[in-house]
Amino acid sequence: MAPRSAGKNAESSDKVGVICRALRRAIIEQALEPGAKLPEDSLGERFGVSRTIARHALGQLAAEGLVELRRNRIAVVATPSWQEARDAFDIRIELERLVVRQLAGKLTKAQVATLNAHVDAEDGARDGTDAVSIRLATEFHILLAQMTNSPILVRYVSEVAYRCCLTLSLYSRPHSTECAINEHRAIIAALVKGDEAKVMSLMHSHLDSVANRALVAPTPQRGRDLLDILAPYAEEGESDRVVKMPKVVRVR
Amino acid sequence: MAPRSAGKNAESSDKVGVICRALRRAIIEQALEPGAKLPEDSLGERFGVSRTIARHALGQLAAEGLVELRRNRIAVVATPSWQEARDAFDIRIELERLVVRQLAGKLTKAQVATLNAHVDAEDGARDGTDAVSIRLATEFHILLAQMTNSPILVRYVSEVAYRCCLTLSLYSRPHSTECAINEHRAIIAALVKGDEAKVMSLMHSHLDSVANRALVAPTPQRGRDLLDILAPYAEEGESDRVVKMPKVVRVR
DNA sequence: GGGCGCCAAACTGCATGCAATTCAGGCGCT
DNA sequence: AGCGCCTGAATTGCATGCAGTTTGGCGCCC
Repeated sequence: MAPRSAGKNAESSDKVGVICRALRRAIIEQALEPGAKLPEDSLGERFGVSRTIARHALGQLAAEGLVELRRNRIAVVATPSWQEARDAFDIRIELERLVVRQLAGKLTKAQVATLNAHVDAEDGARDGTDAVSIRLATEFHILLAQMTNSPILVRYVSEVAYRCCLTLSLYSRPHSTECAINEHRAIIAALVKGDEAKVMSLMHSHLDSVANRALVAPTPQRGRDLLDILAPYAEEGESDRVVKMPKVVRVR
Repeated sequence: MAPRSAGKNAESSDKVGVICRALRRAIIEQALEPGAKLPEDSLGERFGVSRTIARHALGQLAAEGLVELRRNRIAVVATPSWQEARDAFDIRIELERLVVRQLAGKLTKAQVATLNAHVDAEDGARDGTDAVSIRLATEFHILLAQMTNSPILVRYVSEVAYRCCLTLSLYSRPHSTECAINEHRAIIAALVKGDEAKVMSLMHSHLDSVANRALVAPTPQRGRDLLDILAPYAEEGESDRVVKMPKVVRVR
């Protein structure tokens, strides 16, 4: 078996886990945009399994809030409302404050090295695609959570961080991840120094600024219902301006 | 339909949702103790569905951490370690502080009435079984979370509260829910008064005391591995003292 | 008598098949 | 042309069947 991180949680089974991880990654890298359709058949075919398994994977992802499941309808990548996004960030802030509080001054040398290596990787990926930067930034936070050795905390932080990613792809502008990297470095430094209060406030403001960079206005760019998307076009009734429904990305 | 919180999340489908709710309730009322076996067949038969559905339900519950799924083995009700229990309570405190912070001074009259009614119900159930008291106490917290209108927060608070219930059935002594009721009343009062700081500290100490009442010692009564259970018997090698393995509760 | 190994029963892992529902596009009507 | 109905294709909901794994109990051997 490959040295998968496996974990001992639900999606460990095997095939289901593989599909979950793949989809999760595709979603947070925005290869699958919110609203993208995820038919069981295509998924199953793509991963070489039956619908049963694909279905199960979709169920798991739905439980994490990454996928929306409507009865008798094709599953789609979740499209959080602006309010839900805000809520997610609020929760995330509390959870991650808990993480760094537990971690302050308790990191081993190896852990610090791992963290630094990760931030270096983030740095290196700066001229790659946005998608990768976002994923790496998110994974930094998950990495931190893992160091608490609290499976529950890891799970919640991961989930909520993924959700925030989803949000980012909906409501944020072209993006600027640069400052985030410096903030990550600052957090590591404060953790090493063991200044609990400092690191908590750093994490708080870090996440707060990420949220604010993302959730600038309650009027999304591509967000929510297509009513919003079409609003700007509502005045100019040019018929050839009508966009052909982009036939959202199929998974196969 | 009962005024269930239903929500728009995963287990809405129907049958799967029914099974999830039933099992969840059975678990938190300790009708199913940690470690109890949950064979797909029996579940399916009991609820009049096929294994496919039962399986799916188990998957959902596993994602919530109430059920443990091991490959090729019968699913069992989760048995959180003492450390996991501690972690769960830590997370719960943060989340619920968030809840009451959002709620302070913002409750409608109707909501206050609902809360009071619930606490009255708790009061009325004091001479019922412990199981019911525990469930009601937990539901009070979930009720609060629901009033935030944040589905994500509701989900997380519910999950972690259920987990804590599970813990209680493992590590706590015969129990005393009495004081909890008064603390609930105090929280409502502070919420109405709108004293944010006060209500947050009340909630904090409330949960803290619940946790401490439950997680007294790192040496559980019936908890964890049976190694711990058998430790006291290790010295007296009386053969007729050997307890017949209690053949954990089957679901049918 | 106690421990070890084997075998049948129990159970899970997964695919497939069928019924029910939704979806898309074409046809007729206005 | 525009609008709505209607029908077939696509898709989900669910049960069942088969293969592989685990379980636990019986008999055998020590």
